[in-house]
Amino acid sequence: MTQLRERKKQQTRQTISHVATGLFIEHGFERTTIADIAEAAGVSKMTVTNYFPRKEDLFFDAADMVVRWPARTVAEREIGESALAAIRRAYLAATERQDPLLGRFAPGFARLIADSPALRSRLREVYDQQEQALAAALTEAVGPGGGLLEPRLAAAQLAATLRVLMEEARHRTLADERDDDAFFSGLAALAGQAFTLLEPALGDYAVRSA
Amino acid sequence: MTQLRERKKQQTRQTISHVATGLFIEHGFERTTIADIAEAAGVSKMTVTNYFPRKEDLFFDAADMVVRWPARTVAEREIGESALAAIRRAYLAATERQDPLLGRFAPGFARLIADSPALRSRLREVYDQQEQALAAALTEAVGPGGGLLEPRLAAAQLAATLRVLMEEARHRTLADERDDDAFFSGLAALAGQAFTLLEPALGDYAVRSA
DNA sequence: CAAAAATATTGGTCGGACCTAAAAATTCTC
DNA sequence: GAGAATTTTTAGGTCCGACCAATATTTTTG
Repeated sequence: MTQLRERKKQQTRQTISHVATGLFIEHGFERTTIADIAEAAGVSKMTVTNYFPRKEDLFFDAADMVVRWPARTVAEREIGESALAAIRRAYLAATERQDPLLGRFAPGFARLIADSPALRSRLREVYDQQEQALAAALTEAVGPGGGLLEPRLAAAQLAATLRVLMEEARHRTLADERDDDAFFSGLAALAGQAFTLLEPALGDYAVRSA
Repeated sequence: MTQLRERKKQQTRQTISHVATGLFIEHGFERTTIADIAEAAGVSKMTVTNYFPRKEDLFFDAADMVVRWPARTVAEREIGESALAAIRRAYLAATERQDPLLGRFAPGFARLIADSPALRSRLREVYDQQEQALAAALTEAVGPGGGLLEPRLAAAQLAATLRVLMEEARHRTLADERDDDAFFSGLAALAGQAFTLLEPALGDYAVRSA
């Protein structure tokens, strides 16, 4: 089985990530060293670095998902649906299933981010990659016809709205909003208003043709 | 004279910044160490760090201006003028006077940014601070009446547009667009389109009352 | 000019990122 | 299943940016 090796790798990766998260929550991000993590996980420092090239990656392990979902949503939008409508629909669906992707971290996580410049910087990078991926998807969606700047402007506005919503979600989580149902329905209401603001500019942008 | 010391400080600051810029252009950002800069400027490493806490500050010495101008523009908008209109007017005025603030760096600078992850990260931070300052100005402008999220959404959209325009300016500079007149008039045309996109959503947001 | 205040320097520590060579573990091949 | 090939992990080290404490120097003020 060529999968035994793969399973072990995932296992050690998981162990390292888990141990690191525990240490971060316990002592803070900056005050936890890679050496600490390596020792606690029972591996060498270099192994930690091999799995997680930058220290911040130990924290934002699910960043890829956040980066990709808006672009994927646009790429898979239904016939007759605009990019904005697809993203709005996907966002509201995520609130229905109470997806942590929207920024509903554990309070401990939210606090770590708020307290660490390095983590906030990494988060900005994630948002940026999300926007770039979205711009690429929109460029693909509208074809070579439209102006070159339009997809980037549209991506920037969509991503900016998503980012504000995510920051608000983190902020509310920090402010100790405990009831998940209330949290997510509140978020859905905000998102409705936010996306409606974009409607006049983007309501019929990148509508998928039959 | 309490100003002689001040002048000397500005002098050494200027010297360090100038020397650093030369070394960056010559060898690249990451390949230039703070020790190199200190030695070339004839000061100690710690002196460099005192004037420029982070290495990236040696490069983005005028970041404050970029961070503040949109917020200041909104705060000083004319009676009957919306935030969007004020920013559009200020942007077009900047193209008239061919202000480097809009992203018209020397080609060497633009290349350094493109090649350095650390500089791009710092640039993201600048954009973020620009947006936060703008959000604060808008919150101030609309008073306690409006929803809490609206100013942040408006700031995010305005800042996103400015950022795309600035990236485009950097990109065109890199692509060796030499004629300043053509460059800035092209930028003005793009900006016109970009701001017009925001018109339906923000055209009457934060209009200054008499 | 002497005392006080602000600034610069020296000489360190620390930690994250990176590298190389070698050892260990796993998979592939016969 | 043994040995070869490949991949993963380790050990030990360098480099550099960020930071700190104590000292020295310069500037300002009385």
